[in-house]
Amino acid sequence: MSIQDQGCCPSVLAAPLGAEAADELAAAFSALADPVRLRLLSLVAEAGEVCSCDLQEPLGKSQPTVSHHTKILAEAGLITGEKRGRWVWWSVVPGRLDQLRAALGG
Amino acid sequence: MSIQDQGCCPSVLAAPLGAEAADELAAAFSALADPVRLRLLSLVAEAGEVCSCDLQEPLGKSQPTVSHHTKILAEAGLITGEKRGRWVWWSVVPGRLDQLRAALGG
DNA sequence: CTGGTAGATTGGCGGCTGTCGATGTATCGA
DNA sequence: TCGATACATCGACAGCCGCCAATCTACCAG
Repeated sequence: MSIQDQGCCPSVLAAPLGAEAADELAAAFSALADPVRLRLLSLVAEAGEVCSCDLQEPLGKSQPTVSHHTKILAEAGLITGEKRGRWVWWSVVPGRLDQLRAALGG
Repeated sequence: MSIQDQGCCPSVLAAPLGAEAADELAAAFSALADPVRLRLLSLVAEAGEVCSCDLQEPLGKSQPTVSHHTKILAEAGLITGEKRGRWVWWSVVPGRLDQLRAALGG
């Protein structure tokens, strides 16, 4: 309805969607626009916590590729990594997916 | 193209997400992974029905570019176009966005 | 200190994507 | 029939993306 809505909850159903909000949403959806990242996200979501070494095999990708995808998901705010010793433990960021769900009209 | 032969509701939160479902979802999110398409979608959603000619100016893109984006959104099942005379009227496909929302953990 | 392991970074390759000008196709008014 | 309009398609360009081998950094065990 009004321009103010874009401050809080930019929604695809509220026009005109500001260029700024559109850029940010597009960046978030770009992180989800890859089958490997979606499967990676599902693995992290189900396990609660996973280290990168346990992602490599189920994804069937090389170590640099897995690292590349975890980085993109982390930069999109979808997962977060905590380093413990030699391992990085990944977990989903609570609320971030809900945020994107809301942008689709929830 | 069978969209959801995957049973009911492939979700990012249910691992392991099948390769097939991951491809399908990634394709859908790819359609949303562009700021121009998000703004286009918001314009269609608010207006209920818009012809391509009325999208060109608010988007600030050329006619071929607008046509390109409407095609991608249509192929993703997000909008549908009906030709009336010289014009094509676009409207959002009801339920498709809800389907994607559900995939994010609704 | 040395060797081994987890993960990030770099560099390069092939393919995909957004963009627009030019052109093709369908429709309508005169 | 002729010209104008709305839209799709084509061709080409620049930029981005996914991928892996090689390399670098950080950490731990002995």
